[in-house]
Amino acid sequence: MRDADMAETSPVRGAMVIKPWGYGVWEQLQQELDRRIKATGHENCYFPLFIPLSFIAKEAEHVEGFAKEMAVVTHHRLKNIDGKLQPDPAAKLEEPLVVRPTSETIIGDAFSRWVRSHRDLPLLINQWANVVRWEMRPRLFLRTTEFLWQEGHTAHASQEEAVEETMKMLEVYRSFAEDWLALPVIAGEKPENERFPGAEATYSIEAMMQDGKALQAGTSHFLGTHFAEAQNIKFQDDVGTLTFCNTTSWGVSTRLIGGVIMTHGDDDGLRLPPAIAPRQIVVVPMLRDKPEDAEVLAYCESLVAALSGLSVFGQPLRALLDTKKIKSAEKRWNWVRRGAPLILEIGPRDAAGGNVTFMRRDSLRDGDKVKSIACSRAEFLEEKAVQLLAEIQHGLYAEAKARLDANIISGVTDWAGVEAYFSGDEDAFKGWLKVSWSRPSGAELDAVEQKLKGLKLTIRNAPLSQPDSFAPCLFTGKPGVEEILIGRAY
RNA sequence: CGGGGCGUAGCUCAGCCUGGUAGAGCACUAGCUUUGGGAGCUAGGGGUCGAGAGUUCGAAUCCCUCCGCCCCGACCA
Repeated sequence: MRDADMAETSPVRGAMVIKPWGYGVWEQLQQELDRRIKATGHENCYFPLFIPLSFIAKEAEHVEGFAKEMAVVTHHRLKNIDGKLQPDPAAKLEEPLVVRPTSETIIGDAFSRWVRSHRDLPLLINQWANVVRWEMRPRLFLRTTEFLWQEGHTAHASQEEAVEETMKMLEVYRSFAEDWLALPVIAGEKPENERFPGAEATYSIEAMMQDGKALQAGTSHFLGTHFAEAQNIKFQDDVGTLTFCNTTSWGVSTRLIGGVIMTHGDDDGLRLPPAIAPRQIVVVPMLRDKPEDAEVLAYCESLVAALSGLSVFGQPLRALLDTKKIKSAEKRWNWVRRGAPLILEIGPRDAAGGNVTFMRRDSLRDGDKVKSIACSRAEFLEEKAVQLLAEIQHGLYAEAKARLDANIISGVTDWAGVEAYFSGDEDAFKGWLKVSWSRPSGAELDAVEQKLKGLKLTIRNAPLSQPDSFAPCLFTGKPGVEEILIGRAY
C-alpha cells in the first residue's frame, strides 16, 4: 500500500494518513455511492461526532457490543501541572462524551423529535462521517481506529417496509461493489452470533481476497423496534394509535478500498478498476532534455485535452499529463505501482508519427517482459481509450469472480471434511465451504462458534440464493434448513 | 491484558556477544556520460544509535527503569 502511494501509518496508533492517490480513490467511490444512495430516496445530514454517554447506554445489546472499543472524552481543558501538560481536573465533564463508533443513538434521538405522524414516514437519512472504534489490532484500510464511512438510518411505519429497505440497500451495496469496484461479493444474512449489537437481522456482502480470506465489505441491518423503543421513536398512525417505528441502518467504509487493493493487486503493485481510478489514463512524456522535448510535450498536451473530452462510465474521462521533473522511466513505474489503468508512453517518434504507445495495467506483462502496445492517435482517441477502460473494468471483475466461484466449495457434509479442508499450512490458500446447517441458536450456536474458532473459522453469511432442499446439518445432524458459508476472515 | 520479537540515516538493515566515539544498500543533492524505456560513474548532504538513570577514563554496545512498534491469542466495518 505504501508503494502504491495510497496511505501510510501515522503517529497515532491504528490511525492512517490517507495520501492524495488513496483519497482520490475514496472520492471516486464516495461520489458514485452517494449518487446511488440519493437515487433511492435518501438525504444527507450531519450529526455530532460526540455522543453523550447516557445515549449509548439506552440500548442494552448496543452498549455491550461497543463498550470495549470506545474512545471517551472526559475533560475540556489542559493544564500545565508540574511541568506536564495534562487534563485540568477543574475541567472535568459532568457527563463524559464518547466519540461515535456508529450513530444509531444520536440519530435516533433526532428521529424521536422528527417523527410525529405516519406522514413523516418513511424517514430516509444518510450521513458521511468519520467514526472511531478502538480496535485491538489495527490494519491499514481494513481495520483502522478511525475510519471514514457512510451510515444510513431510516425509520418506517411497518416491519415489512423496514425489511424491504434493509434488502434494498444490501442490493445497492452488492451492485455498487460489483459494477463499480469490480469486487464480486456474496450477499446474505449473518448468523445470530454475528449480528450488529441490537439488530434483529444483519445482512452483509462478503468478498474473497486473493489469499482466500473473507472480507465483510458492507452491512445492512434490520433493527426492528429495538432502537425505537429505547429512544422513543413513535408515530401516530391513520387511526390515531401511537406506534413504535421499525428502523434500519446500513454502512460501508474505507475498508472497501482495502478490499479493492487485496482483490486486484499483483506483484507489480495495485491495479485499480477504471471506474474508481482517480486518473484513468496517465500520459508519461519520454523527455530527454533535448530540443525535441517541446514537440513531445505539445503533442502530449493535445492528447490529454482530447482524452479529457471523452466520456466513460457516464462521466468525463480522467486523464493526466505527468510533467513531474523526474526520470521518465521511473515515472512510468510509479504509475504502474499506483495502478493507473492505462499508461501512455509518448516519445519523439510517437509525436512525429501521430502515434500512441501504451501499457495496460491489467495485463502488464508477457512473461517477464512488459507489453507495450502501439496504435495511431486517431484510433486510440476514437475507439481504444474508452473501449479499453471498459474492458479492463470487466476483466478485473471477471478474474475476481472466477476466483470466488472456483473457491466456494460445496459437498462437505461432516466435520472431518471441514478439518481436512482447512488443516495444514495456515498461510496456504483456503477458500470457503458452503455447508448445510439447522440454524441453531443460543447455546447450540455457541458450541458451533467455538468449534469453528478452533480452525480460525467464522460463519460468513447465509447467501440470499438458497437451494430447494438441504443435506442434514453438518454440526448437529438435525435436518438442514439453510446453506451457510464458512471461511477465514480479516 | 497474556506469550514472543524489535527500536541505529527518509526506508530496509549491519555493528552490540568480546565497550574505544557511526556503517551498507536503496532514496535524496550536484556534475558528467547514457537513454524507445525500471541506467552508469564520481562527488556530496543527512544520525543527540527510542527516552531516562547507572557502571566505566570512555557506552549504540554492559546493567536497571520507562516508552513505542511488530507478530501470535481474546475484539472487530
